[in-house]
Amino acid sequence: MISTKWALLIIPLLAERPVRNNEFLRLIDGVSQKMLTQTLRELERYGLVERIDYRTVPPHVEYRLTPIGRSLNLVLVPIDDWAEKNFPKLLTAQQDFDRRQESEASVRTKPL
Amino acid sequence: MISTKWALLIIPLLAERPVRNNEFLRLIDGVSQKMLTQTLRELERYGLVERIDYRTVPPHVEYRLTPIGRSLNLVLVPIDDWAEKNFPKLLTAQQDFDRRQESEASVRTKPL
DNA sequence: CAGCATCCGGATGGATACTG
DNA sequence: CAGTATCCATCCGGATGCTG
Repeated sequence: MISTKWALLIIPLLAERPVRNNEFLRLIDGVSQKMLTQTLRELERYGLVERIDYRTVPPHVEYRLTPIGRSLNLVLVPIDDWAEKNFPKLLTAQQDFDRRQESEASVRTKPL
Repeated sequence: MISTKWALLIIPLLAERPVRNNEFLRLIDGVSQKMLTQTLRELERYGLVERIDYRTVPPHVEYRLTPIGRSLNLVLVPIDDWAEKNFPKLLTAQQDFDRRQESEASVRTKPL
């Protein structure tokens, strides 16, 4: 359920405050309208997010975390912290790994 | 990084003990050899998982968590707990949601 | 046993145009 | 503003066959 590209970005945002459709599009880099709606519907479906339509013109819709959604966010916070803390390590590990792969590739490519 | 279909299933398994390729295939329902290798390589790439090749015949390869991987698992445990605890709620929420969708659909379909 | 290479259908997701 | 609908290229991932 959270093993999806955008859910882990949406939920922490909603933990701060209610967010509107266009705000998401601005705040989450790279998400398309389609994927945003799809993910929000999914989260709504599981009762994690509540969609509030003020039925005004022009439309005003906001999304909030439900109590269950909030309880999920609580266990997600440590992951954010972990990610922030370990990001540099992950990056260098990745670069090292890729460098190793490259050198092996060149061995296979130029066996002379 | 963990927003991928199999990573969240692989890591907790490795937290228990080292696991071999075929064990994964047996223990993780639905994973294919291709996806398993792909995910393991990815985790290895970030330095979360270590691949140990005993260089025997027949081959014996095992995967372990690195210290960083272990620290990640630590923050993942609460998610597992959360999931187990809230699964019933999520399920009924989902069913309710789907039922609501259905009734709305029938309104749109037969407007007489 | 571990895992790579290839093929291939179906799902995914972006772009665009449109609606209330 | 908040979406839906459609089109369509891309990618994902399963199945199969093969290798050391």
